[in-house]
Order: sequence, then structure tokens, then C-alpha cells
Amino acid sequence: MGGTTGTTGTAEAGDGAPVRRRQARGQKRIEEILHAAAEVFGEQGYDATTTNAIAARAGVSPGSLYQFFGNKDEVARALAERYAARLETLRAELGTVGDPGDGQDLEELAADVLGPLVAFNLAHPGFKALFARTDMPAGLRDAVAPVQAAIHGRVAELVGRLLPGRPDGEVARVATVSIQLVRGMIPLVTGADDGREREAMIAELHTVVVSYLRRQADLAGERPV
Amino acid sequence: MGGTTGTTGTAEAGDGAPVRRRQARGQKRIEEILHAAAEVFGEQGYDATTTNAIAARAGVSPGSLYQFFGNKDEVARALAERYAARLETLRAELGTVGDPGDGQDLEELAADVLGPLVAFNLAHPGFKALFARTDMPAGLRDAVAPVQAAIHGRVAELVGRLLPGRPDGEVARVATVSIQLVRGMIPLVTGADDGREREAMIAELHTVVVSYLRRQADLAGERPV
DNA sequence: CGAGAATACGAGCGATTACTCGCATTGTCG
DNA sequence: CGACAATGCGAGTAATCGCTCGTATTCTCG
Repeated sequence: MGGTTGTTGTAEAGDGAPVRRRQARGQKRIEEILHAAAEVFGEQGYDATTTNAIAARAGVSPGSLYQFFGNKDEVARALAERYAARLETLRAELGTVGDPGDGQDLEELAADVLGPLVAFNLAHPGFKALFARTDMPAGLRDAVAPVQAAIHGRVAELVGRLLPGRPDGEVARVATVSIQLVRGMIPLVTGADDGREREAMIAELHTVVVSYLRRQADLAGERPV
Repeated sequence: MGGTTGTTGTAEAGDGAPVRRRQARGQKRIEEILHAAAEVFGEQGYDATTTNAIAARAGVSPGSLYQFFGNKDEVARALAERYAARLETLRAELGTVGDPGDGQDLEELAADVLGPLVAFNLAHPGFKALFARTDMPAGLRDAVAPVQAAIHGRVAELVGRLLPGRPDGEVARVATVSIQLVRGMIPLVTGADDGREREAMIAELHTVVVSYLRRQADLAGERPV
């Protein structure tokens, strides 16, 4: 039944399967649809967003949307992958962060990571609709799982350098918690109506992450407070 | 809109409005329906839960459900109020917590509050479906808003004692962040498949909250690390 | 140009869901 | 008992939504 392997409308990798040659017009439509999807997801949330609403926002008929995307989840997946690419760009711009020891270094490291991350979330309101939820419908979860895993890997890499010698399981857990802290705080930041309140929430986000990681680093070094 | 003060199916407070006299049988049905709703909400999440599924789980016809609850949101509201009552009981059992100074006291205070709170969440899986989400559909948000406000008030009370002299706005913000930390961590705790992993996540929850609040207390006392 | 593919449309289909309604049963009270 | 209210049922309704399909237009390329 539902065996259609429609990866964003590309051709199946078979032998005689017709390769769909995408025109420039089609690529532009895809961009417009994803842009609209990001907007509506950000405004209404994933569940409440209808595919017809995305199409309407993009100035496109429902049929056109389904020419490029097999279903609603695929729109989410494509959008998630697009976000992942931009995040990767962000990370590349950071360059190689020096191996953190503790103390002041940690705050700088956190600022270097959290600053752009907050800016990214403010610039892309649809991002949190796909990533900042704790309970997701199965389709959405599957769609964003690969990107989630990639993010976790990146964070675990940083945490591993912060906590050298810790077993992998603990490093992974600290990474999971750190990500969750950010995911939980982002809505408080983006949802702030007042500019000053937003700045205050951003400061709280830094405080939360830094104080947690510092405590972990202290535990690692057996250095009591 | 929505001025219906439907407190679990009681009569409207008007003059000639017919007062619905509830029979013992009806009260029992209400309990069964709310119990079923808690189960299904916990398993499927709020959006994915259908009213017919709740009725079926309760062994009741859809018509019977709608005799006691005007709509899906009212079921959620009644369930939320029921949870609020149990939480209030929990808080009462804690007794008056001594005014916390800092250091060890903070850890004890956190353990006294977080321990029962985690146990409550594990015992009532439907709770997080109503409260632990950051993006809620409008109907659900309105339904649980009063209970959310009550919880915030309680936490702000504790935070106020922890951070004496802080302006109300800052106390409220620290309370909001603290609640969000717990809300974000709860799914990691309840979602742990392994018992050891769950214990570890509970420990992380304590670490997160304590290290954040300790940092806030230190900032208040101008006592650098 | 001409043929085939890609793009575009939008009415509408099938499935789902919150909720209703007519009617049967059970409880309450004089 | 008899009248009325509360409870109970479940097929049915109206609306929504993801998605399809027949058809028309535009592009590509020989």
C-alpha cells in the first residue's frame, strides 16, 4: 500500500524508473512551499497546520504541493533538513572551538554556541515547532529523528571535551539534558512579548546551561563547591 | 467568548436555570471517564486522543461522555483541576518548609519538592500530556491556564523565600524558568525505558534545578563562586 | 514547430472526528 | 405506582483534512 518512496519528489533509484528532471520553476516552488510551511508551522504548530493552509500561504494549489511532497510529514522532513543545513553552516562559522577547561572558558563557550542558536530561533520561528516539542506525533518524530540525532552528536562532541574521561553513556546523557534545557527555554525566549523580558530570558538560558555544565565539570574533577 | 463556567458539569449559576441533581451513578461515571481520559491522554497525547476513544476506554457510549462534559476541552479542564487538587494535597503533606538560606538547605528543599513531584508524574502519566507541553492548542491552553497559574504562584512563593529582596518580576521569572526546567525534564524521566537510566535522569533533574537556583541565590547574595 | 515531460490547478473523494438526537432504561420522590 | 429527571445508548450528522485526479498550461529539446 503506502510503499511510495518519495524522497522530496526525486526519482526512485531503480533501473528503468523515469528520472524526474526538475525545472527551475519547480525548485522555486519548493522553496516557496517550505518558506510558507515554516511560517504556518511557527504560527499554528504542526498538528494544527493543514496542508491546504501551507499551499494557500505559498500562493499555490493543494495539487501543486502534492506534486513536490508526498505527504505532510515529507514537508516537515524537508524543512527539518533545510534547518539542519543552516545549522551546520552556523557551526562551521564558529570554527573549531578550543578545548574547554573550566571556569571562564565554559561561559565563553556557552555564549559562542547559545548566542547564534538563539538568533537562529528568532530568525526561524518554524524551527521550534519541529524541534522544541517533547511529545510529537509519530510521523513528525520520524521525520525529524535524523536531524535530532545529528544535533545530539554535535553536542555530545562538545560535552565530551568538557568532561574528559567520562563514560560515553554519561556524556550522551549530559548532551541530552543540555539539548532539552535549550529546547525548553527557547519558547520562553521567543514567546516574550517585551524586548527586555526577552533579554532577561536569554540571560536565564545562559545561566541555566552554564550552571548545569559547570556543576557537571566540577563533579568530574572531584572539585567540591 | 466561552463564558460557560462548566465546573465538571454543574448547573449554571443563573436564576431560573434548572439545577442538575447528580446521582451517585453519574458521579461514578465522571470518575471513570476522567480516569480513562488520563490514560489515553498519556498514551496518545492530547491532539491524537479522540473523545470516542476516551468513551470506549471508559466503557461508555459517546453520548454518555457528552452528557457530563460539553466538549473535549472540558474533559481536559476537569482532569487538570483534579490533578491540581491532588498536587495541593501533596503540598499540604510537605508542611511548611523552613525558610531556606543556601547551600545544603537548598538541596534538601529541592529534594523535598522534586521527589514527590517525580513520583506524582510517574503515577499519573496523563499529567504531562496536559502540562509538560510548550506549544498547546488554544483550547487546551485555556483549559489548563488557571491550574498553571496556581502552580506558578506556589513556586514563586518558594522562590521568593529563597531570594529575599528580589523584585517581584525577577522572582516570577525565576519561578517560570524553574517550572520550565521541570516540565522539560519530566519527559526524559518518564520516557526512560531502563530503570537505571530513569534514576540517572532523576539525578540530572535535581542537578539542573539545584545548580540553577544556587546560582541565583549566589547572585542575590553577591557571593561569587 | 511538435512531442513529451514538468508544472499547475481546484473541485472533490474518502476517511476521520467532535458532537447530536431520538429513544430506552434506571433512579428519585411524593 | 406514577411522573419526572438523570442516565445511557449508538447510529448518524456536519465539518474538516489529507490527498487524488482529470485536465489545462508551460517548459525543454530535438
